Amino acid sequence: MATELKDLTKRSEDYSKWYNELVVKAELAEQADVRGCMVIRPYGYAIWEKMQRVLDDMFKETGVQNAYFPLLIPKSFLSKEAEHVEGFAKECAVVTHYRLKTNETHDGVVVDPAAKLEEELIIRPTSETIIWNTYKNWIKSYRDLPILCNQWCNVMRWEMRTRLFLRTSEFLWQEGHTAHATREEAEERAKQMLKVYAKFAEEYMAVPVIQGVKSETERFAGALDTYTIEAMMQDGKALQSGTSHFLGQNFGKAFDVQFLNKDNQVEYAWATSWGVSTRLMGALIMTHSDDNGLVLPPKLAPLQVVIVPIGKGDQMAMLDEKAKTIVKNLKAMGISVKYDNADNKRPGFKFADYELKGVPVRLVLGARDLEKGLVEVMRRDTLEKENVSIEGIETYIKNLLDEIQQNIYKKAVTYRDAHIYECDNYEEFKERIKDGGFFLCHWDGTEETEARIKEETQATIRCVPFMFEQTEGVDMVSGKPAKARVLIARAY
RNA sequence: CGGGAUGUAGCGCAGUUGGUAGCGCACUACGUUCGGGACGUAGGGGUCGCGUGUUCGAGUCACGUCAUCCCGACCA
Repeated sequence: MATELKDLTKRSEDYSKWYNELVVKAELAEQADVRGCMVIRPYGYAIWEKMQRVLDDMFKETGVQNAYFPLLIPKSFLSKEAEHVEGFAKECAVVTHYRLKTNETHDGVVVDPAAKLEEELIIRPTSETIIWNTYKNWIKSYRDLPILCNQWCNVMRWEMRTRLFLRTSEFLWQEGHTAHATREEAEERAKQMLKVYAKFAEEYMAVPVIQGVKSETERFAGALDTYTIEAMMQDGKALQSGTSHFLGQNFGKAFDVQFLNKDNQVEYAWATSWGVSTRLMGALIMTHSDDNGLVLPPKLAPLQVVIVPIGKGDQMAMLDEKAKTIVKNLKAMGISVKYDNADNKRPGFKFADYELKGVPVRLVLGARDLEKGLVEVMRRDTLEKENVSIEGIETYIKNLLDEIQQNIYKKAVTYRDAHIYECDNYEEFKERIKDGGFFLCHWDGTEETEARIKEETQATIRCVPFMFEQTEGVDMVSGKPAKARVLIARAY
């Protein structure tokens, strides 16, 4: 498939459009014919699978096990936790019937009114309710705790407005749900999982994140505390990339999950939940991509190295032979590599296409260079080309992949840090927020101030960040005393 | 759910005062090419979103309807 790169270059003018085109052209995903839903194409799914594998291992290292709970949730479950239902009621898809029948004119189907469900079923928007309804049966004693379950699944939230990967009606995610005997243990777990997410984002996705805790209004429905990682996209907007919630005893009480503690006292179980979704794909794309297309971190790239031969008829056999050796050696080192000797596409086309897809390293195996024992190596992050001796090329590539991984992370950190500002003047803030960026501002802690900022600037309090030293000051909006600076930004 | 726009080939679009459907890319075949998105020749592909109406005649006009996209509000 040929693609016009020129279409991708005007991202400062219309970042959303650029993002959308990139996702489609790089063959990651596309809009489904179903409202608000997305088709993830094989290349995009391969990246998601890599993410899953890494995250899954990281979870397991902390003692978490995978399980699976039903897609459909009885309506009554959702109403058991007051705040929770408040938060999700507006965006639930509801199953009301279980059968269709052919219509009177026999050219279509209609819902069979006789098949109406006694109690409607909700397609899960998140699984706290059905999982805690199950935990009720599992938990009798402190000896049954903790329970540390995770599930990889799809969820559905009937969003008004959707965007590929960032917000689709159906999305893939993992949701962890833990039950604990003590408040301390649950709080510790919520923070621990946030750290896992932050580590994954930074070490694997090469996306720097700011960890923090959400304000009350931005909290997950039913949580006592919501911890978040916030990443900055190249247009200066924030993307909430993962959340971990301390749920207190809210769900324990709502679903009557009681146990006998060590002191033989009846107590409600303490809960956490935490999740990351295919939205991470959006973070990956919007953090690193450039005008030539995707830039993937080597640790998550489905294809790390591509080899393109250039030669005429009789030279090809020799190039094929040489490539075979390199491919074999790279694979032995655990590096994924493709030798693309398809003769129905010209080299120039292949170069552009693999750049669009973000393959970290490209080798050009040319008959001309090969005589000198050289091969051209191009790194996707800087687009720099270098002629390297074919002897020991495998080690060179391995080191280069590591360097690319580090370089794109550093680049993202530099970009982000250059766009974080301290600001103490609201008028100034209102002007500067238009250009994006993260603002560290004193906040008096009131909902009124928060609402006013949102109303007047479309920016929200992303979190109270952990990584910056907190100083007391004066709220820039209300002039009232403030305990700390919070992170404010426009967000996806 | 409010405001705006758009539905014509897989994608992007043109289609004049109503007169029988067109361009670019992609696709298929053959040939020449192949060191940064090749070119030539020949092809295939459309009930113009759907419905009703006006008319001798509707992609074009009217009314209705459905869908999608963008901007808000809501959200991972």
